[in-house]
Amino acid sequence: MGVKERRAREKEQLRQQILSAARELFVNEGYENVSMRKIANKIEYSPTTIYLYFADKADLLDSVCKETLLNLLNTLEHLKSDISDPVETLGKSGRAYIEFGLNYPQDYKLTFVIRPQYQKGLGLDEGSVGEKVFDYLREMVSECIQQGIFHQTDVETTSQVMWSAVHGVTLLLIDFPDFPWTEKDKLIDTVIHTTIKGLKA
Amino acid sequence: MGVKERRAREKEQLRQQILSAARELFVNEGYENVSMRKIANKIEYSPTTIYLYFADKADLLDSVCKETLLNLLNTLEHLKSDISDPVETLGKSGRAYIEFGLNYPQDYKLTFVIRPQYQKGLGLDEGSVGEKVFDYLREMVSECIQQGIFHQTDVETTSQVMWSAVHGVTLLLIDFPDFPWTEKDKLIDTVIHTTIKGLKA
DNA sequence: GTGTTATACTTAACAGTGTTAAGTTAAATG
DNA sequence: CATTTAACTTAACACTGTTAAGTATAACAC
Repeated sequence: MGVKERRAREKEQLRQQILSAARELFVNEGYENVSMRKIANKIEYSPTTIYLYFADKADLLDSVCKETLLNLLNTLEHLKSDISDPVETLGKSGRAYIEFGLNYPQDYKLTFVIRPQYQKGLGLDEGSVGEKVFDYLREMVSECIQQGIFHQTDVETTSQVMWSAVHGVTLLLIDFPDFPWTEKDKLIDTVIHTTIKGLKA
Repeated sequence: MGVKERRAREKEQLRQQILSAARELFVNEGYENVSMRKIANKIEYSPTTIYLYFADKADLLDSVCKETLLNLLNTLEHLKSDISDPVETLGKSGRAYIEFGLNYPQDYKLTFVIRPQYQKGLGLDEGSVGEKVFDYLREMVSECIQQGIFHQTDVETTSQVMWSAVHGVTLLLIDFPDFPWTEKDKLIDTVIHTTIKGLKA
């Protein structure tokens, strides 16, 4: 009875093929400039085949973004090691978040800007990968509060402030590359340190 | 010789008509979901007429965004009155900026997110309205630094940090309306106060 | 091994898109 | 009144996302 399993494996393989073709095109040419036909051409299948694996173009985007969030989460999890200095860890996490966005600017925009436009149901639902990323942030912040380093006792608000700061600078740097920014690393560091300092007791 | 002037006036009138029809549709239905034909229908002209007034759809978006930036600038200029307490003014300006974004979320996104995607030449060029908005921010910050309230002496970096914070929270609130945000006003205030506190000497 | 069913995929089509080239109408000029 | 010029429209091109119907092939039951 290995037939069904082999078939399922083959199906999954093609699904992944579609997904990675889509990601590559989305990233290189922009979501709006990628047609289902282009994706189909790339994988050498007819356009309609894609619809056997994904509901529509937005669903394809959705799946690509889910992967991106998993990558982001993975990147962040690697930093969680030392709880001794939670502020340092929070700062490093913030930097890692921003750098993730700058290393994969198109993926970041797809996930945090383009997708919300097409998927009103956001994708930060309970149990989602997006929620896990924010949970990670909550944990970091919670540690800082528990150790009495932060003056605010509200984990939620504090986390959201932190997210605002890193999200803001990431998007600005991506969207306005020609703006006369301060030296990039300096700006990033200042954003993080300013926010953390502002949160301290 | 008033003929030419009347003609010019009529042309300008139609240009404005197209522009406001475009804005209304962009805002209500989203840039991607608005076709040139829809705009044309609304103003009861043929689709190609639009091309006599605007180079293409992106140019139309560009013009709409310029108006938005003018509105934003105007909103901010009204707060510049009292220089006695520059930190207070900066805080109020930050709040006004965020509230502008939340009051006209679609306009804000068009200007600061959608447009950069289509117009690689950004629109914060020298002499542009966008630059004037940032100049306003620079002035506020500069005042705070000159009075020795802020510890950083770098106006640029400090302004950019401020911009990151307000831009970040604005976009997050717009893009993820279903996220379990802290009470909105509290979040906004905390973002502003945290950033300002972090910048203080 | 043959007939049947289910699976995977494709072809053709619909209604729509941004944009251009060519054509038309009406107004202003000489 | 004739001619030029400006404003606008019609028709078309090559493309879009998506659906319905059709086709081949592989797996199954007997």
